[in-house]
Amino acid sequence: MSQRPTIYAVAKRCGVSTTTVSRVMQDESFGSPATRERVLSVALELGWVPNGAARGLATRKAGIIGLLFPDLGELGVGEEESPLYVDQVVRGAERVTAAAGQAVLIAAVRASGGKSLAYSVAGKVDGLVIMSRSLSDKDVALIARTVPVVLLAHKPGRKSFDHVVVDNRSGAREMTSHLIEVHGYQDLVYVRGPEGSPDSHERFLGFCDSLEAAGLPVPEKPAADGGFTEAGGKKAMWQLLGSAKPPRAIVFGNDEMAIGAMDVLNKAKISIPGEVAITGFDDIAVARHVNPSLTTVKQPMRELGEQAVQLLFARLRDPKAGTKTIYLSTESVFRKSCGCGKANTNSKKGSKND
Amino acid sequence: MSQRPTIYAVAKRCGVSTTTVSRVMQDESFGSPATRERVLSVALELGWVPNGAARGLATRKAGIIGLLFPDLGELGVGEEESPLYVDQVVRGAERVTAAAGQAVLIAAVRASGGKSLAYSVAGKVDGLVIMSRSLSDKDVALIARTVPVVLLAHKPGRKSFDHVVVDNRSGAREMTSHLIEVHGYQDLVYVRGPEGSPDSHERFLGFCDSLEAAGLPVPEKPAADGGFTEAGGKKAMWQLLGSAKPPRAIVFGNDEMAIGAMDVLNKAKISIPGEVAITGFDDIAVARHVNPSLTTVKQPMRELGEQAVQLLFARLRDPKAGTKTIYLSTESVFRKSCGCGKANTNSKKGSKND
DNA sequence: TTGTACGCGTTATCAC
DNA sequence: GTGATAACGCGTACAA
Repeated sequence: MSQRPTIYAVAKRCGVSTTTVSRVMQDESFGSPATRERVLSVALELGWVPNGAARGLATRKAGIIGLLFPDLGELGVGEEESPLYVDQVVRGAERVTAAAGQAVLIAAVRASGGKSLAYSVAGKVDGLVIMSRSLSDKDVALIARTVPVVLLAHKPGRKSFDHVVVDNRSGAREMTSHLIEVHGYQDLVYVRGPEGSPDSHERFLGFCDSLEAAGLPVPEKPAADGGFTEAGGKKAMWQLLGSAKPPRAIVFGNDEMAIGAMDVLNKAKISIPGEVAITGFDDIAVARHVNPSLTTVKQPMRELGEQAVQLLFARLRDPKAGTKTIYLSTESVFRKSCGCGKANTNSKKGSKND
Repeated sequence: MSQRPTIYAVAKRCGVSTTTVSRVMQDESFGSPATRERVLSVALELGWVPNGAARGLATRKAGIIGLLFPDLGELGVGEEESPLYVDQVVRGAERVTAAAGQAVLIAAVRASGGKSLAYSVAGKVDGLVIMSRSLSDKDVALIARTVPVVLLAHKPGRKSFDHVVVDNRSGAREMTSHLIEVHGYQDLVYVRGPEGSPDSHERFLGFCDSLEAAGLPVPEKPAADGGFTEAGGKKAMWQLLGSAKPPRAIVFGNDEMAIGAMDVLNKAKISIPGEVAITGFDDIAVARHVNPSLTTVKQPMRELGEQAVQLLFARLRDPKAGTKTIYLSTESVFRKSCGCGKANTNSKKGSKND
């Protein structure tokens, strides 16, 4: 660490007190223009920047928001694709935080040593946004005693936390209803993600909602397990094709699985959506480019990050306020894999066609 | 800010001094097991986490690395796709930093107020990784007086900085040579990105290198300007199609433009690569999924972030060492748009086929 | 409008 | 192995 100049050096060189320097750096309009000018130019000359640690210690505010996310790369998920949504959340969070003049500290929580890192981060920030699957419920509760915490995409089980969640159930419900009402499919199945995924479960419930509303038989459980991966989607597809009567439409719990399945169908020369209609969930970047383009449910990832930070700011402003849960709705994106063409065959509010 | 417990509270409750508490938190093996146990459990009980600011002030180390990147979202580039490489760099940086027990602070530098934010960040970190196009050269020089800086993907003009750069020129050269030598194309053009983009220029130079080496006529400037966007790529393609003799192969400065062009060709029923071969640059996620799959040059974005942080750590360890420049090489990815099929028609070292 | 002096919570330097 | 105490650099009452 090189000898960075301090506020004392600047004050001395300016012939003013540290107080003056300090204030000039904070208030846009403080002191006589002459003093201001002088302080600012000396600071620049010396290359002085207020020390964040000292400032943080004095004000008891770090000016930093922390964002904890799971290190999905380690789970063996597809190299680049899957963890992508995390990036969008990060972007959203950064955006709002920067607008408030703060900075974002990010940390992937890994299986190894992730816990200690989380605590280290907790000591450096004013508040924490914790994404689903980063930390165990227990650790979340522990950390929440130390710094204000907002949970992201967690299942809003505990009312003791601020939450931002995506309404997975409604999203799946809307998509399933589209398949039933617009395209007239009667024989639909749902392919789920990994065991214990709350997201996958919620989507299944939405799927069932629609079947029930349409008077169709409601299954007790998903037709297959694709583990949220492309490979898993292929496997699930093979399994479905091998069954007595393959379904007319398949609602996949996410896009990766849907894309894997489409690959299988394309290779088997089974027409999509002619013989089997396919829908995904997430609207990852490639969904638009696969053939046929994938009808899916778009999650507002960026907004998720934005709202989480805003919720966190609100909490910092008023630590004693009651906890809030913000629900963000999804947006159905109708492309070709469900049977929609270029024309917009649906006019539901909040849906989109491209 | 709720009343967080301090080290005093913990020390008192344990019946030891703050020194002991402090040491237990740092050394994995300090003091008698009994004391350790006691301190740790009391810390947990009280929900105490060492205050980062105070710690930073005392040690003169923040334990935080800063990463500055341009806010491309504001440039009006395609919604989600383009800034994607930033995310990869962030991931790489986070990875290495976390491995060293540090955290990463990220900040998008926006046109408005970006500068002051950059200085604020500088005060909070031990060192800074600054991505190309985030800050003006002048601001970089200024900030570099305050904290150690590593430049990422900047043109390594100034020898006074540590750099990590991608060897764009070699990448373009290798790709162009592939088109000439393996596929035998004689009539090639290059489509550039926005005015003044050093990346685009380097790639053009590599393109020219190959032409010259093959004894083909070397153009003075790129055949068209696609501005690095999909729309720009379409426009450039129309322009090329309108010319007297459309080229046999087109080397695009990036993938977006290539994809835009492919769209035009597909709609015009012009066969790729039968009539026109296409290559891109970057290997964005969708490159693999377009039809035909796009042959392109992959940039090691993640590694870029990793190396930058490692370089920064080295600099922090030894502030007086000479500056270093790390060159990372690209990797050609041969898919179908250049004429390669499933079989690997090329055996160059460091290339890849999928 | 400007300056003095104390406190923020931790680590490091001594002494025991 | 453990404890007292002085920094660390800044913000901010309070005083002038």
